[in-house]
Amino acid sequence: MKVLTKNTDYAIRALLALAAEKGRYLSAKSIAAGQDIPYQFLRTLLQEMIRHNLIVSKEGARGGFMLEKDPDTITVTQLIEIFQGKVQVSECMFRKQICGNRSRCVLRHEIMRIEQVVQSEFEKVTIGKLLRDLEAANRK
Amino acid sequence: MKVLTKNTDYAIRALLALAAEKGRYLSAKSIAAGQDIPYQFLRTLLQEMIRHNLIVSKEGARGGFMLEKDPDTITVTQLIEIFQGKVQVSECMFRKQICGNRSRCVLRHEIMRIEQVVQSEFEKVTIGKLLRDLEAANRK
DNA sequence: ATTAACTGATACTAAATTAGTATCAAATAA
DNA sequence: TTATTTGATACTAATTTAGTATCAGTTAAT
Repeated sequence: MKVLTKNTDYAIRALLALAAEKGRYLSAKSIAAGQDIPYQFLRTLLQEMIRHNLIVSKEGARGGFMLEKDPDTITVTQLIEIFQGKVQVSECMFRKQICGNRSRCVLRHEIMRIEQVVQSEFEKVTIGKLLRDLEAANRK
Repeated sequence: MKVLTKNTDYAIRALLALAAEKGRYLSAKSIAAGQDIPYQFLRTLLQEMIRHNLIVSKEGARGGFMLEKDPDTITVTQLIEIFQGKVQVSECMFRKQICGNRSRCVLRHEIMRIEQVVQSEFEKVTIGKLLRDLEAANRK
């Protein structure tokens, strides 16, 4: 069971790189090289993040990408939602045969509880937090 | 993001059906019909569960499957591991470029923490618990 | 002005995983 | 002896994930 797919993983790493270079434009090329992410793949991820207003870009020579939002407001939950869709335990758990009556389906209840836990755990992890942890580790 | 795939989902439902008919052999056919699971698919899942000693079978006419273990000892975590592999947040998060040094990788730390939380939440959910919840709901 | 270094947009392919089907042999109850 | 059932295994289809390619347009530097 894989919780983070490559695109979410790459997106997090790209955002960390951008957060570390706050205020400067970083090219896709340099991010790809620095983080060891396939260049063209990264480009599609960056565009997706622009669409979600996480980053901005500047075209042309010396262009690149820059973090738009406060790193502390970007959560892993958000990134998972963007690249892997909303967290959902199982659609089919809720169906007739087991639930009998959808409205009183106990599995649904159990499952939504876990879903909440998972989501709130990932919400605690922001790009800002990761960056600080990373810097702290590097200082050692 | 899908946490439970169909096979895990189906397996849980099949186990609930078996747990509800404790001590009797239930045929794959009847489970499939009752739980609305594709018959041949279910058969492969049942065989997998036999291999993991969750259930036993009896061949021939009037044969079928029966729960082997105490329903309270079968956790959703176990089923996820069987049908979706061990919970792992991301393999690649741990790599050189971000971690610098694998042993002090902060992301790894953060991620393993979440992994633990996810796993322990799913461990709380046993077939026994689900069955009791289900029966309680049905009595209403 | 021209060129090199960039992003925007989008379409495409490949690989892996998930979901589901099919077949035939062997066992057992009636 | 036959219908019903599992054991074993191989196969196909659909979907998702991962990655590539292309070309147009923008900008900085020369």
